Amino acid sequence: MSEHAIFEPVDHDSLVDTIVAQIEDLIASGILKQGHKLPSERGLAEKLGVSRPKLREALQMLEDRDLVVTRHGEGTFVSQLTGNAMTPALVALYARHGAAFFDYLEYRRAQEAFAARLAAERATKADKARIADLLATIEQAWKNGDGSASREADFQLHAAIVDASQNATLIHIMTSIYDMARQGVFYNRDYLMTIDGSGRQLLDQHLELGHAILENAPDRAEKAALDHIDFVERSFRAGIEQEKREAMAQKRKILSQ
Amino acid sequence: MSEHAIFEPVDHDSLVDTIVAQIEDLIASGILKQGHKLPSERGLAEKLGVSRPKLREALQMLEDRDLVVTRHGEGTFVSQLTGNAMTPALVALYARHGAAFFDYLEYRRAQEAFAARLAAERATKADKARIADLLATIEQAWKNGDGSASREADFQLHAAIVDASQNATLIHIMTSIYDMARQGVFYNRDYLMTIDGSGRQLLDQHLELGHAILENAPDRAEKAALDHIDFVERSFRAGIEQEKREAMAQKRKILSQ
DNA sequence: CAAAGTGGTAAAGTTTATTTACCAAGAAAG
DNA sequence: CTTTCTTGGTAAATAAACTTTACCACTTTG
Repeated sequence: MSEHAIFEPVDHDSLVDTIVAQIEDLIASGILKQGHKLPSERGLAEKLGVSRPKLREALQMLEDRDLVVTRHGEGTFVSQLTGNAMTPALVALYARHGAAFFDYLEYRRAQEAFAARLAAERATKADKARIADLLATIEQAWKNGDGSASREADFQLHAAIVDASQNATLIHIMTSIYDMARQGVFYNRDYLMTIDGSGRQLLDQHLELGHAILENAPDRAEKAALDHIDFVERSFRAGIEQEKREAMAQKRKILSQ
Repeated sequence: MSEHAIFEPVDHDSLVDTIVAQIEDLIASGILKQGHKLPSERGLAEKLGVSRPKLREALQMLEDRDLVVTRHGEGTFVSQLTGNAMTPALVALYARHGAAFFDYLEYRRAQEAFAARLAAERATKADKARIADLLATIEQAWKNGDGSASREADFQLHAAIVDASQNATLIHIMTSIYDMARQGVFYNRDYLMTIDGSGRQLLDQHLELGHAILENAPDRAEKAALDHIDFVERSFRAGIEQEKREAMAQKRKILSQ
């Protein structure tokens, strides 16, 4: 090896490059999430220990890379990061074909089990506090018979579990899927009531999943996640059968009048 | 987590820090070996793409850390890096006590097998070219009956194999041991001739070891290294026995005159 | 012994980064 | 709806970091 090959030009980053790298790391690792508002330029420059003009250069680069968006007089925000996990065409397909929905459940089943296992292994104290709070919220909402609050806490619990997995890719993809689920893209949550009118089973499943994670039990957490998704699948199959029966009965009623 | 904890002061290295890090990496990885003369300051500054004053600052830091030494009018050299693998007192002990020598062989046996295995897995094309050259040199030296050249190529082959292991710690430690072996610190190489007068077995062992590495055969390389060290051990035991017999015969001759 | 190559030192110039000041847009408060 | 405050946006002056240039002293080579 010639000596020239041993010594390469020094790769000395400019201050701007270093700032960009640091902020990108926060985004890539999922610590800075989409929509998050960054501190003001003056505040952030102070926190980073750099000058405001240089911070602005870095933010400009990040904006050019579609990672942040700045609005005059409002602030700087982390951009919409997750492309939708599925294209609109695929979402429409799901709406048209019930069988596709079960493919989605199969995928989610694997992902949720994976996330539950990782969460049980890796959850931080902050993660656990958040999960414990959400379990309490879910239980209270159930006692209050507040379906809306219960549903929202349900989504938040799953989001908290995925966050606790500490796996950025999983977090990004599942966040997109949860956002779509929240908007009712996949299914009507009322189906859950088909075989669990009181919602007690759903509550127990969430509590078991949460406690398994709080108690660092990966195998138990994985099983709880799988049981939960299997329950959701059974509920939906029953819901779809019930709707078919009701549709047939309605048609018969029309014909007999 | 408070936002202040999310954003930490930017860790922006100075140019000097970056130069120091790059040269330290070369030393730590074994690419720059002790005693190696670096390019002139003017040449190195050009290769690194930095100014000479800044390079000098970096070299001063490296000298403060005892990694390089500069001599006015002569150049800059990588410092003596490996403390001797053994203290002078231990070396003297080896010289006094033959049994300790076999401890050394036992240690070397394990290290050489490890190195041979890694080398068979990791050798670069340059490593292989170097090893192939040395095998040819060893064979030619044997054919020429040139014991001195054969001995030197022997050391170089073992050094090349350890380099090919790409393990910096192994390289550093074994380099120190080979340097001592070269200086006859451990044993008299003539012992090798006790059961291998023509040196043919030694040659075959070196060729087998080298070819195993060139052909990416880790198990074969490891076995060849072990066989080689075992042969060396047998030779030395035989050599010691022969010396004892000759010493006794000499004493008998004196007494019978 | 002289020339060339090396390390050693320092001043002037350039580039990068910081500090300071001010303008404009939008949100919040009254 | 107006005023105030907070934010982003722009720019000039200053300081720090780095480069360029020049020269001195020591060692090696021819």
